[in-house]
Amino acid sequence: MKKQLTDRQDDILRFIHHFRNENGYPPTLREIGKKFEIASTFGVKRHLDALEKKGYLNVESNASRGISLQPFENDAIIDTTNNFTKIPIIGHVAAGIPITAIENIDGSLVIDSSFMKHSESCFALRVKGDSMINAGIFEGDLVVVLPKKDAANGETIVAMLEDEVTVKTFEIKNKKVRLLPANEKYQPIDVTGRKEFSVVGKVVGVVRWLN
Amino acid sequence: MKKQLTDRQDDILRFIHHFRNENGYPPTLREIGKKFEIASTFGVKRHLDALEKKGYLNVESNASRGISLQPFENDAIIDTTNNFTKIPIIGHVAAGIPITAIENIDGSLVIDSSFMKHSESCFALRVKGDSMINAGIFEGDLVVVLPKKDAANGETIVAMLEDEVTVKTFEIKNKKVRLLPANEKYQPIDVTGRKEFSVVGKVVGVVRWLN
DNA sequence: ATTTGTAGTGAACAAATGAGCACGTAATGA
DNA sequence: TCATTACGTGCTCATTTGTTCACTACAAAT
Repeated sequence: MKKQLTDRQDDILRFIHHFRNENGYPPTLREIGKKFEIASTFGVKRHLDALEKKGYLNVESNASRGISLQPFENDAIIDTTNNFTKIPIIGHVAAGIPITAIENIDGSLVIDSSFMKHSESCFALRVKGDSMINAGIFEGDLVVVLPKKDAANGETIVAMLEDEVTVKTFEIKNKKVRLLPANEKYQPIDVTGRKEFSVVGKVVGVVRWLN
Repeated sequence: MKKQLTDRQDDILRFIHHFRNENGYPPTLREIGKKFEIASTFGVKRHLDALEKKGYLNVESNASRGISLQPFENDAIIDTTNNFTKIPIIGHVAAGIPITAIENIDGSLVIDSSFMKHSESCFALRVKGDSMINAGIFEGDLVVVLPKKDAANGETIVAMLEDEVTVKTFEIKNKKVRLLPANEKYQPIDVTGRKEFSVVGKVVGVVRWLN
């Protein structure tokens, strides 16, 4: 676990990330200073020293713009130069706790930005069980989820049901709501009006890795 | 289409990409010169001017290390800072033409480097047909392929068969080689000793995107 | 025959840049 | 109370770095 940053240090670290993503190269001490109205390069330098000490970046001595950043752990990152988006993988999901709460995050997944038409708020979940194999979703796959509170008929969704999350096909017919597995071994689940049921989001992607 | 580079310019462009990925910041003129044994910074500068003119990078005047790179179109990129790998998506595959020939490339796919234990030589193919739906590989999915010339029993592979590429399960039993579809609608294909058959590689990943 | 583009040397220069010192303020916790 | 940490100024200095000039050389295209 990395050490806690002060507000000021956090601001500066974010600025450096942003600057590098925008320009392709890191800022100088004076460019940082200008942004934060720190007149002396020495003041900036000590912020960098602190950030380096706490493990967020490395500074190459005597090299101009010699800042190399350590990767973020939890944040969504969108890189327009290389066209990727980094989304969090949610480890355990529990009712009541916001799904993207930092404690839940189990890693990150980098995917192509061209997939992410749906802004940047997606997250990923690792699938347990085999109830969706006929939809090509296997145990261990990562499903990419676009958060939504409702769903349309036939959509593949992630639902919260009695403190558990499941992936199912959403069916609404004659005002009855059912969750359909895609595996003959399982039965549809009628959730019409059940309080312990809610829609978490819609499955927009599947990523599987073998071995 | 970007303009053609000379060998020298291409070498230098690749070095800058590599340097930036390794260090997090671009090289100086003298660092480039040292690598290529160009004694004068002016010699290096004119290479950068040429690369800028041809649209491969931008140079910020009077800014040290002020090189910002245009994204590659076709090459594999590995970024250690943000932990991603960019692999080419192969459009059409034809016998005789090297599979990663530039003409074949149809885009690129960014994926998480943690998936890429298999060095960096992978590429992706878009799946046509439904012969592997029981293996969770659907039409339109992208399969990530690790190039190999042989396969083990039971592996999901990409094979070249009579000028067509297909995804199948590889079976070798009693010295007979068959390609097994994962769909009841199709029959196994016996390819024992057939000349028009070759293994392209092993499927190591599947990426599906909905909508 | 001349232009254009590529590729390089060597030197000189100004600007950009990081390092360092002495000094000051404020908040926090032991 | 004292030590520590965070945060800042103003300044100097040495180094790094990009810019520019004059000159050479070769190949391809016009």
